[in-house]
This record gives sequence, structure tokens and C-alpha cells, in this order.
Amino acid sequence: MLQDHSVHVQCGDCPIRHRAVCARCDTDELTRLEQIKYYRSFQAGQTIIWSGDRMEFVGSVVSGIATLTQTMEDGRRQMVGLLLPSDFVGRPGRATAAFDVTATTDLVMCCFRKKPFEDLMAATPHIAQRLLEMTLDELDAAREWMLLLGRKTAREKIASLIAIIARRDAALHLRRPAGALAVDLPLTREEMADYLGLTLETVSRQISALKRDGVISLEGNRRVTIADIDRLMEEAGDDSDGGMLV
Amino acid sequence: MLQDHSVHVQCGDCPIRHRAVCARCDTDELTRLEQIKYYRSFQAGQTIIWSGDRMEFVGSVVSGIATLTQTMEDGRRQMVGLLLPSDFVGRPGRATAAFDVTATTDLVMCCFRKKPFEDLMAATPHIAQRLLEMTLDELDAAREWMLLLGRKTAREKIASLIAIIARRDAALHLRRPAGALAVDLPLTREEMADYLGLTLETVSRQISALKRDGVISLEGNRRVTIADIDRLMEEAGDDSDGGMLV
DNA sequence: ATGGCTCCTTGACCCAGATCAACAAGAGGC
DNA sequence: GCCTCTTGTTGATCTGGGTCAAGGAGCCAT
Repeated sequence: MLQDHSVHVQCGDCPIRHRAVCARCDTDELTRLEQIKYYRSFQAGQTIIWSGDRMEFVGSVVSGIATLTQTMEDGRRQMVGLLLPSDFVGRPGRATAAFDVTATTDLVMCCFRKKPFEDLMAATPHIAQRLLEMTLDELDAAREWMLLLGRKTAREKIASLIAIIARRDAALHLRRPAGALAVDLPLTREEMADYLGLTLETVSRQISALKRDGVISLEGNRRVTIADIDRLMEEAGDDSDGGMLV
Repeated sequence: MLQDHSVHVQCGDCPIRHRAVCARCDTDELTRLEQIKYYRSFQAGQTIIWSGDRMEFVGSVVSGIATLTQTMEDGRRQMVGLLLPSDFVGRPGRATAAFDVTATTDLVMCCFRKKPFEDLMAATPHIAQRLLEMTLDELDAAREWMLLLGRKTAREKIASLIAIIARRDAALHLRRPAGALAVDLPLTREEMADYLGLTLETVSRQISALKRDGVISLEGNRRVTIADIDRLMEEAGDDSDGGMLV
């Protein structure tokens, strides 16, 4: 009986390598990464790291989806990061986590124990440079997200979220959309609400409204078909096309 | 007649060096930075970079305050970054700016032309590593900000903003508060509204409310005295003390 | 097939904060 | 001093999205 073969993915020929930490590593550097890496699986709903925990490792999402969230004492919750395959988790140079990291689907991570990774980073400028690039991208994304949270209407927020997921999906698979585009929403209504700073009822109402108005259509309640991307972007209120689709 | 002496500040003995890009550079690296640096002054209200512009330089704020903002076609505006002295501006590895950068007070920047800086960065792992650290800090701050925008009430937002400015102020001067703490709000009510995702009227009302309730008091309408920091933090709804004051 | 989940939708009502509008308080400039 | 311009305050009213509440739709497990 074979083990789940996802645990045998190699960084070097991983299909998402073009977006990963090791995107520009040479074979020598890859070898050293291989030596310190290991895989961990998490079940849907499982918390990977609690805010305030000691961080034992850093790593990349190989498959599945994780979220970064912050919760106030009274239970108000805000998602502050959505981690899709190739995204980096953890913070070299800091001992404890500032946010909760949760697997929202079954998840496989490619992990590196923190100390060896930091040593390798110190010895391999490539990696720090690539990590800087990725962190700057994340910061840009966080800033777009801030505009969404602070100024967009509920309808614009939903349209934006669908556009963001469609874009990430396309970027990951290096493909451009062929006509009507189908996207799986990897989040529950409640998770979308936490992403958007809304309640789940408002999310549900606005998705219904976009459907009623012909901007999207639904198969089941997770799979969305986007009839007209330009119309969706317009509904999202984005001034730029946000670098839509790579 | 002497020129404004702020233009003669040296990175090496700059009072804010402990927070700047060059925080951990040795004398040799500092010398190389000195060779490619130059100073630029901007007047209050002047736009430093427009979103979409080619970025000719990167640099650090020496004195004064700049903001990073995003504007939608219909004029809705969201601040996505508040740049105080020691903060880094610009994005090595990207040709065009994604946000508007504006001086909200008279401002002096220590600039490096982009290409030489990138070359130096490639040759000096130190700098990329320090920049990564700073970017990760900014990302953490952006994520706290997202909780504020998505989930906090107007009153909590105002309390948070005052706390954030007090904290940054203290960190910059490496001092801890002695009893009641006075802070200058370096922003107009409208700028605060853009920071917080509110209208300026709501900002004004909530500041009045905090004053009425004895959480803060005002001298003029820019200088705030915080009677009781713990009370303010409580009003801000922060679960952690947010690493208050370094 | 039935009960008990979790997830989603929809309706009725309410309220925090937006909007519209008037006015006060400085800060220069002359 | 007086005028003008910008910035800030406060009031009255409106509304988008929150809250509360009642079902519906899948999806197991028994």
C-alpha cells in the first residue's frame, strides 16, 4: 500500500515552484533545502499555530488552504491572511506567532525547522531576497485588502473576493481564462465574512444579489461561474485591473 | 548663509538609526550607503510619488510624515500606510508605485537611486535581511490595521489610532512614558478618517466623546494628553497590549 | 428513511455611522 | 483691526449592513 503521494512532492520539481520560496534557488541551494525539509498534514479545521505560541517551524503550503486570523476578546474575528498553495507561513527572526493559523481544508505543508532555516537563510542571500519579494507582495495585497475593508460596500467586497480568488487560482496554475471562468470558493460564508469584515448573512444576501443580477452564477453554493470578468471587476470597484490574471 | 542643516544628517549617526534600513550595517556598508545617498525635501501637501509612476528612488523618512493612500474613481480614499521618521519608502524589485505617497507635513527623505541601491543590496546580504525584517514588521502592522478596519467600532478606531501614534512616538525616541503622556496627532481629522475608514465628522464626534468621558484631553485640536494609558488600550479593544511602547 | 448535524438563505427590524447642513475657531494676509 | 480660507464641531436625518429569528438543503451515521 502506497502512502499518500503528496508527501513525496519535491521542492525542486514542485508544480508551484515558480511562486515558492525556492523559486530562484540553484540545484545546490535546493539540495540544502531538501535536507532540512519535512512534510506535515493537517485536517480541515485544525489549528496549526495559536497566536502567542512559540513558532517551531516555517514553511510553505503545498496543498489546501490556511487562514491567518485575529480574534478580539468578545469574539469579533477578522481574517488577515489567506494562505493558498505556494504561500509562506511563519516569520524568520521572531519567536512567537502574532496570529492564529488554521487549516480550513485538509492541508499539507512543507516545513523547515526554524533554526536550520534561519541558518540557511543567513548563508544563502538568495533565499532572504526571495522571501523579501514574497513579503512585499503580501504587503501590497494587505494594502489592497485595507481599501476593501475600509471603503468598499458589501457588494463590492463580495465581487472583489471572487475576483481575488479567481486571480490567485489563475496565477497558481499559470493559465489564463478561456471565456466564462469557473472558480471554487474555498471558504464558507462565515469565513468569507471574516475575510471581508461583514456578517455571514450579508455575504449570503450579496452573493444572491450578484447572482440575481447576472454577474455570477452558482453550481451548488461553493462553485461560482463568472460570466463576464470585466463586469465583475467593475462591480468590485477596482480602479486598476489589479494585475488581473498574472 | 548655511543651508538647512537637516540635509547634513549622516545615516551613521542619525538619531533614528536603530529603526532604519542601516540599523545593523558595519562602517564599511555605511560608507557605501553614504556614497549613493542624497536628500530631498518636500513641502506639506506635496505628492512624492503617484500610483503608477516609475519609481526612481527608494529611501527613508528622516523627518516629517508621509502617507500611502489609495483612491477609488469616485473619490473614496483609504490610507494604507503611515510613514514616520525611519520608515522605508519604495520597493526594490518593482518598477512602478502601487500607491500614492504624499508628504502631509514638510518632509525630508534620505534617498538612494533605485539601481545602485539594488546593486548594493545584491552585494550586501545584511541590507536585504534588515529590509525583510522591516517589511515583516510593516506586514504585522498592516494586519493589526485590518482588524481595526474590519471589526472595530468608531470609538475603538479612534482610541487605537491615538495608541498607535503614542507607541510609534515612544519607540522612535526610545523612551517610556512618564505618567500622563502627551502626543501630537500629526494628521488632520480628514486624514484620520482616511486612516480609519470613517468620515471626518465621525472622527470629530468620537474624539469629543473620548474627551467628554475623560479618556483623553485636548490642547488645541492636535495635541492629546492621555490620562491613563491602560484605559485607552481598553477603549481600543486590543486583546494584547500590542507590544505597547517598544 | 430518519434524525441530527452543519451550512446556507431569507425576512423583519434596528442602529452605528454616513450624509447634509450650519456654524465656530483659528491662522494668516493686508 | 477685518476679511478670507481652512479646519473642526455639532445637529438632524437617512441608510447600509448588523441583529435576531425562522426555515431549507445537503450530508452523514445509525
